[in-house]
Amino acid sequence: MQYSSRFSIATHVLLAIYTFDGQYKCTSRFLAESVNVNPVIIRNILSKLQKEGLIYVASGIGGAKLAKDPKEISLLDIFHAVEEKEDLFRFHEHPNPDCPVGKNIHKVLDPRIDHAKKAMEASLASTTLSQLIKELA
Amino acid sequence: MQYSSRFSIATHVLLAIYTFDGQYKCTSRFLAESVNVNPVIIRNILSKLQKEGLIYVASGIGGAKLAKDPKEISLLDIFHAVEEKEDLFRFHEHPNPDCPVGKNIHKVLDPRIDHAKKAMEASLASTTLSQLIKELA
DNA sequence: TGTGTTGTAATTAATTAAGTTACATCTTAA
DNA sequence: TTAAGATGTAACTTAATTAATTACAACACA
Repeated sequence: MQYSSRFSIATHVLLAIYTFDGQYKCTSRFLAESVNVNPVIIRNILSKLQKEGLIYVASGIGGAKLAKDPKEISLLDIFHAVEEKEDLFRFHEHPNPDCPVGKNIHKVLDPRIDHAKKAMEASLASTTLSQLIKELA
Repeated sequence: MQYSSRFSIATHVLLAIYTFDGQYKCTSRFLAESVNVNPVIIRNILSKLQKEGLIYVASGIGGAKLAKDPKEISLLDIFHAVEEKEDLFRFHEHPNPDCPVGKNIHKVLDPRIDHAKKAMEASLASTTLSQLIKELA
C-alpha cells in the first residue's frame, strides 16, 4: 500500500497556482485540467490546503492564491496538509501478551518505525516549493 | 494509506523463530498464536521470507528456522521481502502535457519522492534483527 | 437577479488487506 | 504402507480506501 496521490496532486496544484498567478484565475476546473482529474478532487485538496493556511480560496468568485512565500512551504507541509493517516506502516493489532515476543514487539519495533518515518519527513522537509518552481523553469 | 502489517508481522515472526529455536517447532500455527492472526497469513509471509533467503521452512514436517545470522538481517531486508509495491506515494497518472506544470511535474517531483523513500530505507537498513533480539531481553 | 464558483454530501467502481475455508502435496513415524 | 500433521496456494468474503462522478446549497459579483 501507498500514500494516496493527494500529495502529488497538491504539489502540482500549488506549483500551478504560483505559475499562473495573475495570468489565469485558478479555479478548481482550471486546475483540474492541468492535473487531469475531476474538479471535485481538486476542491477537496484545495480545502485541505486552505485549512493548513497554505492558500486562500475565494469562495463565490473562485480562484486560489498562495497564502505564503513559496520559500516557506515545504513538501512536508504539503504532506501533512493532505495525508491524515500518516503512520508509515500498519501494525498487527493484537500480538499475544502471553508470549515473550508478542509482549514486547511494540516496545522494540515502534521506535524503529518512528525513526524511519522521521527520516522520510526530514527528507520532505528539506525541499521547498520555491526550489521546485526554479526547477520547473 | 499505509504499508500493510506484513512488515510488523514478518519482524515479529523472525524474532519468534529466533527466540523459540530449539524449544518449540515454529509451525505456522504456533507462530499464528504469538502474532494473533490467521495461520494462512503467516504461511504467506513465511513463503516470502523464504524466497528472500532469510529463513528455511521445512515442508511436510513443518517448522521454520533462520537462514542467516541475525546480525545479517536488517529491517530493510524484511521490508523488501514482504512489500512488493514499494513506491511510497502514488502519483496522479495523466498530468496535462500541454501545461507547463503538467509537462514537468514528474521531472521535478520524482527525485524528491525518491529521496524520501531512500531516507526511509536507510533508516530501516540501520537496524538489524540482532539488535532487536538484544532489546527483547 | 443571474452566472459561475466553492464546499460538501452521497453514490459508485476499483483496489487492497486480511480472514477464512479448502485441498493437493509433502515428510515422518507408527 | 498408511495415518497424522504440516506447507503451499487458490478461492471466496468482508471491510476499508481511493478516485470519479452527480448533485446541490451557499456564496460573490457583475
